[in-house]
This record gives sequence, structure tokens and C-alpha cells, in this order.
Amino acid sequence: MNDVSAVATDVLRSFVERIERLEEEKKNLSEDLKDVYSEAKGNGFDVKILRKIIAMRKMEDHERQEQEALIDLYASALGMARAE
Amino acid sequence: MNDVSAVATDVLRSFVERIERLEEEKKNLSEDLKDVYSEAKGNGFDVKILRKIIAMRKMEDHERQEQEALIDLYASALGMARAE
Amino acid sequence: MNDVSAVATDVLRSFVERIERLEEEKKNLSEDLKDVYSEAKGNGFDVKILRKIIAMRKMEDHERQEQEALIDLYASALGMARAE
Amino acid sequence: MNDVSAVATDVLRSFVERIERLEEEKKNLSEDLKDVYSEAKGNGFDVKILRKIIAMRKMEDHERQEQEALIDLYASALGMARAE
DNA sequence: CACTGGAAAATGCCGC
DNA sequence: GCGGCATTTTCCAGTG
Repeated sequence: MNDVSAVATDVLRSFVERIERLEEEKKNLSEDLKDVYSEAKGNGFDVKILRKIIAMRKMEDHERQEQEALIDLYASALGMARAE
Repeated sequence: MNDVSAVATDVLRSFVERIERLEEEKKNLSEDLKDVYSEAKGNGFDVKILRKIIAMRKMEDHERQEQEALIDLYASALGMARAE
Repeated sequence: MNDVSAVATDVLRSFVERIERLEEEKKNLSEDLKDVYSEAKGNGFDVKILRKIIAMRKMEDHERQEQEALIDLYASALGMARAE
Repeated sequence: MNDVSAVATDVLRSFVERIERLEEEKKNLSEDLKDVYSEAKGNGFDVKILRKIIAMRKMEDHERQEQEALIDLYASALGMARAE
């Protein structure tokens, strides 16, 4: 194997390692999340409802951003119409 | 509000915060991952293939072989030529 | 509301309806597809593999071969044994 | 090839055909959708905004269903029988 | 012609 | 163990 591909191989290997490292961390966080839900369950909370609450809070956030985006969108659409 | 439900509310709030915190961290890692793939792309690697490689490494060898075998089986039943 | 915008409103409404109609039909087809896969599963077929087969058939031969070649290249650079 | 696998092959082939047929139909609908959006654009509508409107109508629908689901969820968590 | 955002598909997880 | 749901990942069309 020549030097060029040897270098590329090293770079590839490095990317693969970084990716696998990050995915490992993500997996750990997923497990932490599962644990927190379990703990909540152990404290008498209904996990399904808890998830729903989290989802709704996320959605409200998202919704707010959507509204903003829509306003921007209309604004630019009207701006473009005027420009032409 | 009585003491009992006040306590429950606090506990609930605490769970929600922990969950949202963890989800935030996961989201950050996902962005980091995206960045690494971008960087790899910038270095001339094919992201799609890279993802496939990562997936293959995740899979155990025998598992992968079983899957390949099944694909071959179905493919040959359908008269498909497989790439060598 | 004046005539011009009344007309535009009607036209808009008509587009929205046509779009939603088409999306509804698409959704129905997606459900049909799910059903067929379920039925295949009930007949002993491995759905995951079946999906892979369908994907392979969609891909042109040379395209598939190029992809396989790249995977081999990356895999061998990483010292991964490929299933034969 | 013996009779058993010959039969299985036929069944497999039949599933593959049904799936590909359905996917073909879906693809056609996607193209129809694209055409409608194009036509709307030709009539002076902003496609991006149009898509947003469609999405919002879908979301409002979805939202309503979510609310219903949440009520059911709380009701069942509290052990309340809901009217059927 | 690469990039972004949005649609579609696939995977994994949960309760039953 | 299976089906349904939610999340994640992949794909693709439109845009600059």
C-alpha cells in the first residue's frame, strides 16, 4: 500500500473512531433517559403521560418557532412580490 | 395546594428537567455527529458509504453473514444476479 | 371582499383540496403496503430482508456494483472481513 | 428445485410484484402532487407558503387528535371508564 | 452542483 | 411475541 492510501486509511480510521465514540455517548444518554423514566415510574408517575408532557412542551416550543417562521415567510413573500 | 401535592409537583418538575436536560445533550451529540460526517465529506469520503460501514461494524459477524445469506436466498429465488 | 381576491380564494381552496386529496390517496397506499408486508411476514418471509430485496431491485446494476465496490474499499482499509 | 421451494418462490415473487405495484402507484401520486404544486405556482401562489398551509391544516387535525388522546390517557390513568 | 429542508422509510421500544 | 407508536435515519427535490 502506498503512502497516499496509507494516509487516507488513517484519516478514515480516525473518522470512524470519532463517529463510534459519539454514538457510544448518545447510546449512554439514551440509557440514562430510560433510567430516569424508570425512576419516575418508581415514584408513582405514569410514564406514558410523562412522555406526553415532555412531547407537548417540545411541541409548544416548536410551534412558537413555526409561527415565527411563518411570519418571516409571509414577510419575505410580500417583499419579493413588491420587488418584482 | 396541600403539602403532598406540592411535593409531588416538585418531584415531577425535577423529572421533567432531568429528562429535558438529557435530551438536550443527545441533540448536541447528534449535531456533533453531523459535523463529523460533514468533515469527512470535506475530506473526500462518501458519507453514505461511511454510514453503511459504521452500520456493518455495529453488526456482529455471524449476524451479518446470516443476513447476507438470506438476501442471497431471496435474490436467487427471484433470479437476480448479485454483484460479486 | 372584492371579486379578484374572492376568485383567488376559490382557486387557493381548490388547490388545497386537490393536494389533500392526493395526500390522502398516498396515505392509503402506504397502509396497503404495510398490509402486504404483514401478510408476507405471516407467510414466513423476513420483512427486513424483503425490503432490502425491493431496494436492490430498484437500484440499477452498475450503480449497485459501484456501491459494493466502495464498501469493499472502505472495509478493507479498516481491516474488516467481508461476508462471502 | 423441489416443489416446496418452488411454491415459496412463487409466493415470494407474488409479494414482490404486489409491493412494486403499490410503490409504483405511490410514485405516480407523488408526481401528481408535484404537478399540482407547479400549477399553483403558475397561478401565482407561493409554493413554500402553500406547503406551510397544508402542513398547518394537518397539524391542527393532529393536534385535535392529540388532545383527545391525552384526555383518554389521563382518564384511563385515573381509572375512569370513558363513554364508548 | 452542493446544501438545506422536508418527505419517506427503517429501526427500536413499548405495552398487550 | 406481535403490532403500533415514536424516534431516528435516509432520501430527494428545490434553491442559490
